[in-house]
Amino acid sequence: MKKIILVDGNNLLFRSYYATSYSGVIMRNSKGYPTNALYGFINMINKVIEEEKPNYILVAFDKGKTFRHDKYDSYKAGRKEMPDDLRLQFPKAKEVLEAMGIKYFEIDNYEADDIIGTLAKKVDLEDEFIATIVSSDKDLLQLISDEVDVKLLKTKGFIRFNKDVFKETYKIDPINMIDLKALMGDMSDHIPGVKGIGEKTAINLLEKYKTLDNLYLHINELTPKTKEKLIDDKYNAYMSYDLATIYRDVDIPFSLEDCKYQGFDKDKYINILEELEFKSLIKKINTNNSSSNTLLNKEKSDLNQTKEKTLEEFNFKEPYSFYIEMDGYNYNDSNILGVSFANSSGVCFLDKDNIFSYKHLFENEIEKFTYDLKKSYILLNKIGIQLNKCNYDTMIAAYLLDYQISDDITTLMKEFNIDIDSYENVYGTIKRKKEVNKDDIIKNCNLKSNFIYNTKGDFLLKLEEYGESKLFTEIEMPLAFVLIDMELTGFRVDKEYLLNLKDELEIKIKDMEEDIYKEAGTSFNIMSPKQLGEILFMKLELPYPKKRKKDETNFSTSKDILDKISIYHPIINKILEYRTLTKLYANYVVGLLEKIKEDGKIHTIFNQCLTRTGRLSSNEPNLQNIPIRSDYTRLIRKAFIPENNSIIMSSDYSQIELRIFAALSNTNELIQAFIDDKDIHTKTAADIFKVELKDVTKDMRRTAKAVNFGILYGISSFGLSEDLKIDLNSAKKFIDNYLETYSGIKEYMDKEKKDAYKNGYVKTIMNRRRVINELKSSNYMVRSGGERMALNTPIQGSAADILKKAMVDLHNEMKEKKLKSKILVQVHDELVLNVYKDEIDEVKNLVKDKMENVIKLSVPLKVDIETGNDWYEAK
DNA sequence: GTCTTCACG
DNA sequence: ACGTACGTGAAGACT
Repeated sequence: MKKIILVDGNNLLFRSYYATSYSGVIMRNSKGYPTNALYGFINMINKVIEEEKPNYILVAFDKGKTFRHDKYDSYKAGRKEMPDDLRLQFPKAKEVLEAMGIKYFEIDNYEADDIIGTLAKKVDLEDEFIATIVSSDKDLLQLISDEVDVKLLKTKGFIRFNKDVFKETYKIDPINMIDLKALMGDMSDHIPGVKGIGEKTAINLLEKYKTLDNLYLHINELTPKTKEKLIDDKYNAYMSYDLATIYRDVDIPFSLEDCKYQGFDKDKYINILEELEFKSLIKKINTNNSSSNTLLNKEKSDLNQTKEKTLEEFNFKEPYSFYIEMDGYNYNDSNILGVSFANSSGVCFLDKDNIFSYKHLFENEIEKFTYDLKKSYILLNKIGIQLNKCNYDTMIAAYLLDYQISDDITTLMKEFNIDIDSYENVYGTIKRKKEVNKDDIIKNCNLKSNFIYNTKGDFLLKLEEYGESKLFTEIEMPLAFVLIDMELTGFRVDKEYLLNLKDELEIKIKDMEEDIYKEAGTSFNIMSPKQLGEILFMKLELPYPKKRKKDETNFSTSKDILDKISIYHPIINKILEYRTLTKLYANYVVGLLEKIKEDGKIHTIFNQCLTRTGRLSSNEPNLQNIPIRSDYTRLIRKAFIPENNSIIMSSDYSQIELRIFAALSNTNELIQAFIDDKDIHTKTAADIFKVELKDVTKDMRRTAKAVNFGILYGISSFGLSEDLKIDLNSAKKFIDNYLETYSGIKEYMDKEKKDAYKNGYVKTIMNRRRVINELKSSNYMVRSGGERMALNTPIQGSAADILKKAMVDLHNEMKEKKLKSKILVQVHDELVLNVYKDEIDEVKNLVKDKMENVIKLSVPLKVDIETGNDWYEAK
């Protein structure tokens, strides 16, 4: 059996054109020739060849005005002229196909569909061939037969429709797709259909009456309303039928056999790709689908082999890298397995049993580099070794360069094609540890230290090239030491308080449970969304306040759903309260108790190299999400207490992201409001509602606040309407009003987006870079997400830069002044400190000064400082 | 291992 | 027609 692939070329080009021309930005080569449609087109053709491995393939195109134009004026009127930028890409697409060895065909007055229909008919009529049609147009589904199936392209992937799949989906035969379209229409194809009849009704009717003709024959059997619609729109129905019908007898001057796939003419193909400047596609051919990072100064072989030396042979007089292998995943409860050193003299390995006697190798004055400095420092600190003169961390460098990284250095090494097993593959998982022989540990570890040593120069060069050197050496590297200090210090916790709270909660939860069972009339697992959904919406028959999506098997029981139905049944509020209590119990009482170390403190781990925006994150436990928003749950903060003779001090930036936004967008009204120290949400409310400041109501302020936040996130009217629980139109009005009031903002946002598309990345005020590959996606949702990232990252990231620098400055100053007080926690715009009572005033002034004056912007930075006898009070 | 929910900025 | 705000981490249920 021979298989032929029939591709709808017009459809492919249209799709990729409209998928990638969002925001009016179109990808072009340096000569200005538009290339966006071609990029998707070529990718798609390659994918089809890869997936289908065809022996025969043909790409069909439209040519000229089709016979459909002549027949119906309204069709003509509906079809818009193709944009120039798209039309220009067609000739090149044909050139590409030639280079790919793929036959294509077009003929005057016919659409690609008709050519495909004709060839599909040929396939049906003879016995040698089967066919697969490739398109995203459902219209082609009418061609499905025993020998012909359709690969229907979707935004993500595709669905293969054969006879059975079609029948299951539409309940009708493929040929009646035409009748279906006649009734329901297809706006994207300017087919009107019958007004008031959609897919559901159309399918119901056709299930019974099969065809349009037959339906009209039995029109008197229908409900009066449907009958009326069908009669009113009879002309349109038949015109639609005609328009939707693919013509299957085009005069085609070649046979199926002539469509043999010839294969690539590589030189010709590469020439065209070069002209179009599709570098990634060229690379794909050259590297046979595996892309990898390249180093400027080092040969790949340097990274894949090591010169093993004894400790005596190794030259410890010149700078060296070291890598510490540990026996677990969290350095707070892991131990060192061994250390490897590397420099130009070779590599050597130091066993865990001998580390302490070689402590000078860490404490000497020679320059040292490593991967994950903080981890290394703390692991060594635990066994009484003080790491000294280590000022380069590969993990941080790679993080700033936006490489794919993780706690495990092998993630990064693999990007450089180094043949190494991941930590998990060598040592096993937390649950299932593997026995490892010592030689493997040594070999593995040596590769790692060797990698650190050999990539340092290139990474530093890259940082320089990207303008991130200062960020690296003056902020992130010093910050690592600040974080070390914070983690080692730890936050003192009142264990008794938590234990009491635990008992109290256990009783409350139990009571609440019984209450809920009584209301439900049965006992069940309240924590299970599945069971809860069934109880609420099936058993108790409460209204479900949301449309259910087709593929949703469960009801959502999220907070906002439950909030909406709380009026219908007393059980809802009890469930909400139950959730609050169990969350508090599991996450913040039991969870925290488990993390208290022998010193009575909690030592979180700050991840410095995780977020895409430059923020820190905190884990085991997460001290950045301790409750504060509700009166009851925030009581958990009373468990966080100062050292003896100390108080807790909390210092947070007021509206830092909005201030940064005002500065970056250069919006005078906002800047002035901050200079005048006005309440920014009230000011915004006055501006968008066009009232005096004094006349701003609470509700207006709330709305303005939501809009302000929306702006920071890359606003959408949907998001705002959800947040404010208002309809889409009002949300849209608020946004329009906002953008009209602050006139520069729209331009600022457009420019940010445009630059992001152009560069492929965005930057913060301290030159932190974030590559946004989502902008290249052909999926609308993914791409819009990318645009929001492009808008939000400079703001969130700049705020992160600012607080990070303030932390470094503050830490240095406190050290210099030999203060005993310590920074304990950072929560994105806030620092929490343990301050000794005799240092309160000094630290307060210092913190305020360092935080407010860390950088000069066109808006002032403002911090609010609170103190108290625990974290609860310090707010 | 993935999903859902909910805690924070 | 899509199906939505930005950035995180932890727990429990479910597969």
